[in-house]
Amino acid sequence: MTALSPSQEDYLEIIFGLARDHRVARVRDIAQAKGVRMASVTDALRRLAGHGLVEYQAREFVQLTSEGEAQAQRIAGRHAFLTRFLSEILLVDPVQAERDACEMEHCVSATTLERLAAFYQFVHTCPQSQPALLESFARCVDHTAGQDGSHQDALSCASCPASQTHSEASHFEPLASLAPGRAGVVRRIGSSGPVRRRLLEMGVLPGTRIEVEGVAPLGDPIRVKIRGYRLSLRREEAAAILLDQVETAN
Amino acid sequence: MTALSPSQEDYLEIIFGLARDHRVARVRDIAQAKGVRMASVTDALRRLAGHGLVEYQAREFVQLTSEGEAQAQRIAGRHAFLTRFLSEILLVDPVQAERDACEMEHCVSATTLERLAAFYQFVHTCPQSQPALLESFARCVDHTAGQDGSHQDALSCASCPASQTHSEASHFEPLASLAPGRAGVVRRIGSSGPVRRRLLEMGVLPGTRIEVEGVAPLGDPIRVKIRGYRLSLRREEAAAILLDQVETAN
DNA sequence: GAAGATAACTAGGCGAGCCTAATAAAACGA
DNA sequence: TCGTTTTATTAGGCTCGCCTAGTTATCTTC
Repeated sequence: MTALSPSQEDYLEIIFGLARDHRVARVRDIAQAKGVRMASVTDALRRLAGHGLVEYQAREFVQLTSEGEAQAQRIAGRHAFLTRFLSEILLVDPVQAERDACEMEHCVSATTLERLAAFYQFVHTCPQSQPALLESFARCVDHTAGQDGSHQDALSCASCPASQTHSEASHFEPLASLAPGRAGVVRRIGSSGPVRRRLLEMGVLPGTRIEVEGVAPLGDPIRVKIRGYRLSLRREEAAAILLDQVETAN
Repeated sequence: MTALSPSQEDYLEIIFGLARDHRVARVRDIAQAKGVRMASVTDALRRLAGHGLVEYQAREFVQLTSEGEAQAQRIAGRHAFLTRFLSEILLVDPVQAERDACEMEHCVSATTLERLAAFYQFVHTCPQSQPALLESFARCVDHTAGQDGSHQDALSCASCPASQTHSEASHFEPLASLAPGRAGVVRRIGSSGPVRRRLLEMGVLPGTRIEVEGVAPLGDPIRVKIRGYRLSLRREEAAAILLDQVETAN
């Protein structure tokens, strides 16, 4: 029994949903839901039938076998749960959450899914952490969700009560203030909009070790090394990268 | 510029890593890292060259173009971050975290990644929630990580201080005690081992609405409906499913 | 019940991504 | 230097998953 491909899992899920809502799953509807031509659906059904997941004969009703139904249910469950997790916990907007869940459902392992479920449940179950946690995270992110397409600062955490009361931020040192040869671990990106976006895209993510290699005379292009890769940062960018565990590089 | 396929992204990432560690990337090593034959690597390099991501001529050194390097760095960053997230926050074991990150890096959208980064950072930044949060979650899960292969109860949260001090658990009603026609939302699965596992596999995940359709005379097979799908649960299983928002089904 | 519309299938093609087997080029060892 | 081993490429084949174009079956409607 080979593992199902993402595409096949999608077909199963779609057939499952259609069978539930419309009693039967028509080739045309499957094609529409999957965004492919009907000919492709015919192909796919034949393959699925080969795996014993659907009952299929040309021009007959498509029906999931019990094995197929179990698989479909499993996938639909993952899908629904991931959507919830993304939108309720991470506050990703519903449309995007839906899209992402649709991809992630095919690749998250059972154990990771289990941990996510545990975490979701933990957040909803522990009265102590729950309100504090979700609310303050929501405040962080809310204030992020710019109406325009550009992503605002999800990381400045300006309205996070905790990071204001305790001014622990003083532990963090901006990359820009490091002398060549020193290194640290990225903890926050204290910036917003395009700068932040560019940094994330370059792989400058929290938890990554970064090392200053050299600083140009006027302090503007700063050469850093991250994950063995050399990067040139502008001063503005380097100032936004807040490090802790600052050390002297070997 | 077409989006890269997962496989191509993997190649880029591997080449990037090899070039960093060994100065050059040999076909043999790429093949070994990807777990494919050398002939497949040759194919892939040609395709990547076609996309302008590597400099490739037969029997010459493989080198990433600057575009290729940027992409590789982006992917490696995702990979490293997801690994951290899974292992540090969700406490997935490192080997599994590594494997999952390797899949997820290809499918998580930029915005979801950003939220994950924000969350990671939030947890590490807010002194108020941080110790309480991570520690109590860790306690929940720790106690889960049975040495044997079987997954123990990550959800019972037995040692979560909060759920003990406030006995809020009384809000939750076990599915087993619901009369036919009633419904609720799964909040916890208060069980462990195979039962829990089986429930998760059937798609009974936190946040899902579940409805009791019928109960057999002796109360043993309980027929429920979940996401439009009918399921037969044993009493033991139904007792483990804790619901809130109990309502009368329409 | 014949005409036209809709739905579904067949045939054939294409690229990605893998494979095996055979061959060519490089590197190495005596 | 010459043979052997290692490394890489070519040639050719396979499946998956998609496509278009053409055909057939089914449904509708008068």
